[in-house]
Parts: sequence; C-alpha cells; structure tokens
Amino acid sequence: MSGTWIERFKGLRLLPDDVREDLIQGSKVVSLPARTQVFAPGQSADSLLLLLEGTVRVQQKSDTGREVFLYRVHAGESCVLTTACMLAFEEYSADGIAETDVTAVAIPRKTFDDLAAKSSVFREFIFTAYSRRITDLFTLIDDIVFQRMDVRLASRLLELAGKQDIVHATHAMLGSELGTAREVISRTLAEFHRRGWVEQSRGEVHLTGRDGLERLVRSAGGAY
Amino acid sequence: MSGTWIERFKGLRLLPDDVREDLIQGSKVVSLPARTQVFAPGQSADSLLLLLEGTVRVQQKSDTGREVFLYRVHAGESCVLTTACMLAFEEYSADGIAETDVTAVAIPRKTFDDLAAKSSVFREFIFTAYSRRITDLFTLIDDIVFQRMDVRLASRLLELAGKQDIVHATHAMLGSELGTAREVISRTLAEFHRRGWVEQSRGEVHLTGRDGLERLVRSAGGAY
DNA sequence: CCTATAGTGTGACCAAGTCACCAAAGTCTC
DNA sequence: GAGACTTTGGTGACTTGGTCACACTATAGG
Repeated sequence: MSGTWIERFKGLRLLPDDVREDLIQGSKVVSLPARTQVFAPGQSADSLLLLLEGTVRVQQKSDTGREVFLYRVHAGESCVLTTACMLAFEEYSADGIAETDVTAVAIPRKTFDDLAAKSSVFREFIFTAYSRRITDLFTLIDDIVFQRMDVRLASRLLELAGKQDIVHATHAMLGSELGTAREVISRTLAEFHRRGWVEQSRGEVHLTGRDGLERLVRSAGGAY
Repeated sequence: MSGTWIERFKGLRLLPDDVREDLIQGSKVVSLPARTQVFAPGQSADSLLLLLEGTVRVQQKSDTGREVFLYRVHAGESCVLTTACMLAFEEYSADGIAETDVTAVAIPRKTFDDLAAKSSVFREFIFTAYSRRITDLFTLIDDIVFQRMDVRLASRLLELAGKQDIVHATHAMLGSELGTAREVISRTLAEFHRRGWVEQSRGEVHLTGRDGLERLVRSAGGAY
C-alpha cells in the first residue's frame, strides 16, 4: 500500500489502511491543461482538489474589474478554499487558474464527508491545510499594508526564480501578482537595474545580484 | 431541549438531541471582562469559542509593531480561526481582544473532535463559519487594495453607527480599524465635515448627513 | 488653578497609484 | 521583406495616502 499518491501528502501518511482504501476508491485523479479555469465564482465546487503536479493561481476579481493575486497552490498542497465552498454550499468569490498542466486528485463531497466523519487523521489534515492558508492570508494582508513595494518585489522575484537566476514574467504579470500597477513594477525594476541587481529583456528578468535583493528583503524583516 | 444557547446559532438548531446533549455537557459557558486578551500569538488555543454576548476584535500584530484590524466577531458567531490553530496544533499569528464584556461557550478540543466525527450538522456548521470568515478576508484584501480611503471610512462609520447617528471612537481608533494613519482619518473627516455629512467632538463623530455618506459608498460599488 | 495627557489639526515631504502618451520589440499578412 | 498591428516597456504630470514633526485644545487629577 505504498507508492500511491497518498504518500505525497505528509498529513495523510498516517491514515489507517481501511481509510486509505476508501479514499483511493472514492476519489479520482484528473488532468487539466495549462490555463484551464479550475474553479470560478458562482460555480459551486463539488470536489476538493489535492494537487499532484503543477501549480494553480488563486485570485479574486474585484468589482472594479481588476484582480488581486491571493496565493499559489503547489504540488503537495490542497485547494482548501474550494472545500470551504463545497461544504458550506456557498458561492465562491475567488477563481483558480491552472498556471501549468496540472494533475490532481478530486475528492467528491460525499467521500470527503465520509472521511471527515471516519478519520481524525483526515480531519487534522484538512484543518491544518486551512490553518496554513489562513495564516498566509494574514501575512499577505500584513505585507500589503505595511511593506514597501520594492521589498515585496525583490522578495517575489527571489521566490519566482527559485534556484535559477531568471524569472519569466512581464511587468504586467508581476504587477498583478503584487496587486499593483505595471508602471510601479517598471520603475522599481529600473531602480534595481541601476543598483546592478537585475538585467532585463522582453518578458524576463535576470537576477544578477541576488545578494542585493536578499539584503533589501532582510533589512525590512521580510518573510523570505 | 429548547431555550439553551444552542438556539442562538442557526447552524446548530438542527443538531439531533443526543449530539446536543454531548455538546452541552462537553463545553462550558465563560465570561470575560472587556479588554481581556481572548487569545494571543504563541499561545496555543485549547478551545473553540462561540460568542453569546459582546464582540471580539481580531487583529494581527505586524513585525514592525503596528497592527492591522482583521475582523470583528459578533454574538452568534464563532472564533473559527482559533479553531484552525487548535486543530492544526499551529501557533496563531493573530490576537483577539474583547471589546466589551463577553460571554461565550468554550468547546475544548476533545469535545470538538468528537462532535466533528459524530455529526455532519456540526461539521457543516464549522465549515460554514470558516467559509464566511475566509470570504470576509478576501473582501478585506480587495478593499485595501482597490478602495479609496474616503469610501472605506464612510462605509465603516455607517456600519459602526448602526441605527444610531453617532460613533464613539477616536481618530486613532478609526485609523487602526482601517489600517491607516490617524492623520488620514483627521483629514478625511474634515472633508466630510466640509460637505456637511458629519459633526465632530472629542472622541465621537455625529452623522448628520447619512445620505451623503451612503451615496459616496454606493458610487464606488461598495459592500454596504 | 495648573499641569499632564489624550485627542485633534496642519504643513512638508515621500511613496505609490493613475492617466496619458510614446517607443521599441515581436507577429502577422500579404 | 514592407507595412500594419499587438504586446511590452518607459516616462512625466498629477493625485492619493502614509510619515514625520510639531502645535493646539479639551479634559482629568491633583
């Protein structure tokens, strides 16, 4: 009973065998191509998704037509907030878009409720996922309110680059990630360039001075 | 079995009798004086609170020492986020303060988990509460990012005034509610005064032209 | 009364969002 | 390849909002 997708989720490894069986039987693995709308406001979700591969971008459309980036779901995480909706029979206000090709486990409402009743390990898994997401939202709010844009941009660039030294994103995309205007990104990147921290070309940013960016982030007590 | 506090929570009225009994036996009603710290970061919560009387203000302390107001829990609602922490064994990053004298039902972890296993009605109650809170947070983020301060202040004044025409709060308090500086509140209120919408005195704001405020809020597609 | 303190008012300045453009780099079509 | 169109990035002028410094005023407590 090892080698199933369950092993990929730390919180589920401790599930007793019979519950595992239920979970595997009662759910199915699905694939979605990049740029699919995974869920949308006004469309009541009927499954909880656990991501196996790819990333999903969750954002909120404002009344004014603009969008705020809320968070990104990575492989090994779950779209908990879909659950919120699923269980609360409430309409969702955020929408999710597959950023890459995605494979995920879809747990339908019925299976979910059965497992929540049956297994305390499963309950804990769900609540931990919630908790983490909510904490992230708190951090996001904090950032938006108190953190300077240059610090937030530096931090996000480092995050998006990962181990590489390049970020593939237009200024407009970066602006939407941080909930700010493209112009602000352009100006801030120009400043970073002046300081020798980045080189730019169309649609990409090369990090040529990570340490500068890192120092900036640290100096502000940032999260990364 | 009517006339207990359970009746005050819509989502719990449908609980079967045996579960009600468990809930009442396994929890207790507590009272807290105004300004008590209900929960704090770094102090792992051991009960879920359902508010019977009073209000609790939930805010997040920033690294930089300032605070962001997150939301207010009213009578008939629950401190769900405490739950997140409680169940996830994670440390909480927000803190809650009783704004008034408060009475609440405290459900310890053990009871909570038993009920979650036993009753689908209880599970739905919990998830609905979560869902509502998360949606509120989304709306908050949206407001912070896209809404003008004058609209937000007008909206908040109307909300705080309720059916009365007076708000008891200093400029500093209003500033902290909206995550902005006292000076901004002073200036905006001065503007509202010039337009004949409010009169001010020390520690209070009289709404003398609700319609003006309401028009401002509506004109921006506001939430109220 | 006098003084401390909490609450409020204001001006100068800076950071960031908005608006209106323009310029440069890629794409498509013929 | 030439020309038209689209996407992306750059820039200046202006507005809003946050920060800092400091002055003024009401009120509570001696």
